[in-house]
This record gives sequence, C-alpha cells and structure tokens, in this order.
Amino acid sequence: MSRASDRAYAAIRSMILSGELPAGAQLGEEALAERCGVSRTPVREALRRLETDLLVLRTDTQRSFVADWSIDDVADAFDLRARLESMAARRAAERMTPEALDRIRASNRALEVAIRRPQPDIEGFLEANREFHAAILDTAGSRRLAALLGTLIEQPVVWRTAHHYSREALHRSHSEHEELAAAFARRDGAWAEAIMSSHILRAYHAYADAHRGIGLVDEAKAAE
Amino acid sequence: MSRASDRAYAAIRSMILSGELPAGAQLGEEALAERCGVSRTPVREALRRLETDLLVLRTDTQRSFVADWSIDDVADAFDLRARLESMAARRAAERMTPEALDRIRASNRALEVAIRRPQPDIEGFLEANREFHAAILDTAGSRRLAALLGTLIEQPVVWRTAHHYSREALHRSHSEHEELAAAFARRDGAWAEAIMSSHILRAYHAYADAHRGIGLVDEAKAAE
DNA sequence: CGAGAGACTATTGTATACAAATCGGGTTGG
DNA sequence: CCAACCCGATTTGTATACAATAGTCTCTCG
Repeated sequence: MSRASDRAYAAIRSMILSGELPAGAQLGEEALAERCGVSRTPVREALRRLETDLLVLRTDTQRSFVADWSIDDVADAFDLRARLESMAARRAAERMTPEALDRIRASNRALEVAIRRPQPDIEGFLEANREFHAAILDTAGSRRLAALLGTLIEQPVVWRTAHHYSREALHRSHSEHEELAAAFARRDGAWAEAIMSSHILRAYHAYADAHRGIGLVDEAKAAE
Repeated sequence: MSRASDRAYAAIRSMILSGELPAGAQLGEEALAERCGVSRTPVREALRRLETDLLVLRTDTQRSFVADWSIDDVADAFDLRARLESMAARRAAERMTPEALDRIRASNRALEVAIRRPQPDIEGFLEANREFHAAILDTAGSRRLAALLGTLIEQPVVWRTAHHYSREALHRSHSEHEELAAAFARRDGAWAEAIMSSHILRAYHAYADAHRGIGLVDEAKAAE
C-alpha cells in the first residue's frame, strides 16, 4: 500500500464507493492526480484496475467515467456471485482442513460479536463477513476463481446500503454461516454449494427490499 | 489496435501463446520494450492486462513471469467456463431475438464450411467458433458476465493443441452448436444451459485426451 | 566451509515533457 | 435553421530521466 499507484487506487475507489464521485462523473487523469497527490502515471494504473473492477467505464475514445449501476446490473452481479461463490463453497468443502475450518468458524464468531450489541457494529459485521468469505475462497484453492470473484465483491451500491439491513437480516447471515460451517465440517460439497447459493440470493433480496423501501431518498442522501 | 500499448499487448500475448516465451520465463520490462519496439510505458500497461488474464504472474516483489498452466489449472478454467457460459446460454435463450438467432446460425454455417473439406481449416474453425460464442454472449446482455468470460477464453494450451482435434470432434462441435440453436429458437433457457455445459465439458475432455496422447512431444514442437 | 554484510547491478516505480487525439464552440455555407 | 467544418482548449498516449527497491555477487569473519 505504500506505492503511489496503490494509494491512488484506494483513494479513487473510495471516492466512488462513498458517492463523492457520482455515477457518470468524468474522471480526468490530471484532476485525479492532483486530488491524490501523485502524478498521472500511477493514476493511469489505478484507472485501469478500476476499469477491470467495472467501477470505471471508458468510452471508445478512452475517456473514463464513474460507472452507474442500474438495478439490473446489481441483480446481474448477485446472480454471478451466487454461481461462483457456491462453486467456491463446494470446492472448499471438498478440500476442507481442520485449520481452514477453524479460520472460518473464528470469523463467524467475530461476526456474532459485532451484531450482538444494542447498536449493531456494521463495520465490524462487514469486516467479519469479508473474512468469512475470504477464508472459503482461499480454501477453494483456485486462483482463477479468486480472481473472478474479486471483481464481484464489495459492490458500491450494496456497500452503501448495508447500514439499512435489519437486525433480523444480520442474524440470518450469522446462522447461514453456521450452517455452512456444518456442511464444511462434513465435507459435503453439494450441501455447501446449496447453502451458499441461497445465502447470496437471500442477501440480494434483502438488499433489493431495503433499496426499494428507501428508494431514491437514499440515493439522494448518498450523493450529497 | 494502433496504440503502442495494444501492439505490445498483442505481441507479448502472442509470444506467450506460441511458446516463444516459455512458462516461468521472467518478463523484464526493458527487454520486452525493445522486442516490441516501444518504450516501457505501454509495456507496463500490457503486462497489467496480461496479469488480469492470468497469463502473467507477478511475485510479491513485482517481478513478472510467464504463468505456467498445470493440468489442474486447465481443468479449473474449463470448469469455470462451463458454469459461466452455460449461464450465458440460459440468459441468451431467454432474450433471444430473430436477428441474434440469425447471427448465431450464420456463424455455425461458417464453422461447417471450415470443417467440411479434405483438410479441415482449423483457423477458420476457431474463428467461427469464437464468433458463435461471442454472439451468444452478446445476446446474454450482461457486461459483467462478458468481462469475466473474457479472461477465460482462448487459453494458451488449448489454442496450441486445437490443431490436433480429430475430425470427429470438430463435427461434434458443429452438431452441438446446432442443438444450441434449436434451444435458442424455442427460447428454452434450461435446455440451452444444459447443452452448453456439456459442450464445454466435452471440449475439455477432447483437449485432455489430445494432450495426453501427444504429450511432451507436442510441447517440444510448440517451443521451437 | 558456511553465514552474513556490504556494495554493485538489475529491475521496477514515479514524475515530467512532449506528441497525438479528442472535444466543444463558433462560424460559415447551404 | 441545420449541418459541416475548422480551430483552440483539453485530455490522453508515449518516451525518457531519475529515484527507489530488489537481487546478486563477493568478501570477510566465525
């Protein structure tokens, strides 16, 4: 993270995820370089990475813009994620080791701690959730699968609305993770695959419900 | 393709696919720049792109090497491709239009022409095959899915051994494509998904058989 | 004889200058 | 009034110089 291009990547990415750079905004290399305090060279690298993440779109004439995520795009991303992560779960179950299982269970305990409080710690929840899924992906042992999933996790819109998840939804995540751990303990690939698929798709509908309920008001707040 | 970075990308990629740069070879930016007749700047961009294609691997200290593809890697890639392309086929079937169907059928006619000759035209087969799958992917209408599949098609080892496919295998590809077109004509997503999945997995085993049969001799020929 | 420190070399990272392409606006001719 | 065109302003692409970092070899000391 000490390299200028990494800092530029993190900075620009954060500006997009937070809505500071709204969807459709043009991303001039010079302007970004100034905002990030580096030269254009690392900014260009960062933009290319963000482009493969599909957070940035380029026109046919090489101008960069913040990608906008329609409802369909989000549904699409969840659909893909459900397929790929359930595949990862199956592979992980088949390759499960005691150490990997410990790591997976530990991250779910951390998740439980984050949500069992008067005011749920959403950041803590997100971090534990990330670690849980990362542990599974590592255990799946496919560089290629990891590379593909890398561009699907941490979607901007989802990230922005995670704070609106109900307490019930958070607890459901925890119990589904527990069930996954049970499937892993038994090395049952088909079971793990099925749970993961429904886990992701349920998360999608939780997101969709929250988004519908809040609607454009939320978008307006996020943009300010 | 007139940009120096595109030329560098194409040149380096081709050197890797042809085996001119063998697996494990270090990719120094300076050396590549000289071989491609451009400066390091576009070479760096090309290397980053090849890295996301997983054709190039970087160490923790930022040195680039030609990735080597073990049998497991290839199996992995086919497994992923089968999942994603069958998903594309389902979506394409659900969104099929007369125009898209025409395009798909036309590319399969081109494929038939290429293989119905005394000496099959493998380059023509590959091109028609590419167009056939591209037409389906376009019809599926998911930018994200297209982006993910982009890194999975045209795998180096597969490309190198396509010339060893039997005439029978080529004809089977053609008839499976015909069956896909039938599923598309009926807009039967489940059928299209199933055919595509078996189509890809059959292609994998055709590759695996050819590779096993030819073995190291083929690798040696490709390296010269 | 092996391990570690140091200097030297090779390689990558960043900044900057300049070249090439693109965009926007205003003008002109139909 | 609209379209096409041209030119200045802006933006991106490439080359190059220099800085920083990693790798390698040798020399010395235990």
